Amino acid sequence: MTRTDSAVDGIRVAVSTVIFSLRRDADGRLAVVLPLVRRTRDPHEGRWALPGGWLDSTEELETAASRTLAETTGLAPSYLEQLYAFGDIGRSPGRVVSIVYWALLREGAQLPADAENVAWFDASRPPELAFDHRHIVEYALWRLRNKVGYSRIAHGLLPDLFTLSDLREVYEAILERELDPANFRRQVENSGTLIPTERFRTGSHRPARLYRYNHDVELADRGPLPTDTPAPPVLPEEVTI
Amino acid sequence: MTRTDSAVDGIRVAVSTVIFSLRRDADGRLAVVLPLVRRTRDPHEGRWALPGGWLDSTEELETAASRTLAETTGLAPSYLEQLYAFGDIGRSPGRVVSIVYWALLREGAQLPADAENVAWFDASRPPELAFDHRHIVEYALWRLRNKVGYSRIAHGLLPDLFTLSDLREVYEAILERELDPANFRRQVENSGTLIPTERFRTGSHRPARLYRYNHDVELADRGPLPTDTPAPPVLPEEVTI
DNA sequence: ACAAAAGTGTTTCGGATACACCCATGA
DNA sequence: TCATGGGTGTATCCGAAACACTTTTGT
Repeated sequence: MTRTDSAVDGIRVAVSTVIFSLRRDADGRLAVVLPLVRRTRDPHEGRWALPGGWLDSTEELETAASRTLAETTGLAPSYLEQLYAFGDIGRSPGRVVSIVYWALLREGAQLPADAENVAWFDASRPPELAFDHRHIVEYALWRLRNKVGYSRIAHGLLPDLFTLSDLREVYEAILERELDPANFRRQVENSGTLIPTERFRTGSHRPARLYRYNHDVELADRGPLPTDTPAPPVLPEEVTI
Repeated sequence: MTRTDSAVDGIRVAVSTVIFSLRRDADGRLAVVLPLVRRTRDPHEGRWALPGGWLDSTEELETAASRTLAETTGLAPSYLEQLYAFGDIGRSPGRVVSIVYWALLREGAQLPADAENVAWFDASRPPELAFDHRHIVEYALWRLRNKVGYSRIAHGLLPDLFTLSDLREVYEAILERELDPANFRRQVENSGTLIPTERFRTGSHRPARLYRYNHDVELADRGPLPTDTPAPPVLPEEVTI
């Protein structure tokens, strides 16, 4: 409480993001995947790591997370939420506090053609990672699995129009277990989060009705969102989806 | 991604803690209270604020939270968990990222006799606070209320031995609504988190059995806990209660 | 016609709730 | 003995789960 400036101690603030999306594997099964970047310098040169960078003092935390995400994937997330602040001594040379975010990308997001040193990995079985990033990925995945149970977050992984089977597949991929189609249908229909359209997806067996996400319903609590002014309490802003 | 050190930008890292405890008011009702400190310097001189201070580069985040807590209340928390990292531009002069923790103190905790500029306040109706601390307190209270619904966190507010009525009162104080004593009893008895003792609390009407918390059961998930070594994944440590 | 996914109906089960009722003590 | 909180029993409700069944398409 006696110091007035921690900068003299050389504490550095970084921002990283765990980005989840979905990919269909050779067997046709959906799986949760995340993009990782290969480090091109020490420490941990050559290892895969979460996309991230240093926080700019003129940049909001969430903006920094979006920026690093855009720099590596070229895409905008459909959902972005702060995960945790990791600041253990020894997690990195020097003292680095990483404000980590987690994000969702809609299914089928592509890396830019010129993306180098970036690749998708199975979120459940990542390769050996730099720093404490494996720990971070595990926690982010836990949060995703947890949150899918009490929020509509799964919609953040789907395109605008989707069938109930699409949505169920997302849940199954995240939870890694099968769900009863009949009961799943009733649950989401009763939740009021879906708007049925008059369009159908054809091509195999009986056509399935296409649904659209009801934006009147919050996708999920994203935590305490930024205040515009320091003093007064502020209600949550709208989710950018 | 081009800079290598944010310290040159003067980003400062602070740690603050929202500490909850219980106090019985004049009507004999339990209420959630939190200690605040009066600021003795600018900015916001004279206003009440959360206890906190600058992070030392040789100090773990959680240690810093415990330290500031001890410095103001002289007591050790029964529960401590990271809440959120607040880093909005404009929340404070200069750029300050505050890693905020929240903590529980056992009922009846006393401030040291020499504590100055520290006082307890009703958590639901705090006074005008410095910085964005009102926003932070509201979020911490939301988290407490939320977590009490799916964890055994309420025990962190009680002493070693307590009656079921004591525990129910804690829930009622946090949730601000009355609970059915009969159903409450069954729920906690079936949860396996309580160990009945052969001691009873006497003094009014029928004596009530005293219970003890079963430490084999996790009090609550505290998030991704510190890793001892940077590389390998580490399972959650034991909660210090 | 048949396979397979889309979609509906129905039964069962378990936990949460409401509330009636008995028990043990202090005053 | 009576008021009061401690503690038990039980009926009811509601949503989740299990699963039989009908519908609609492609092949």
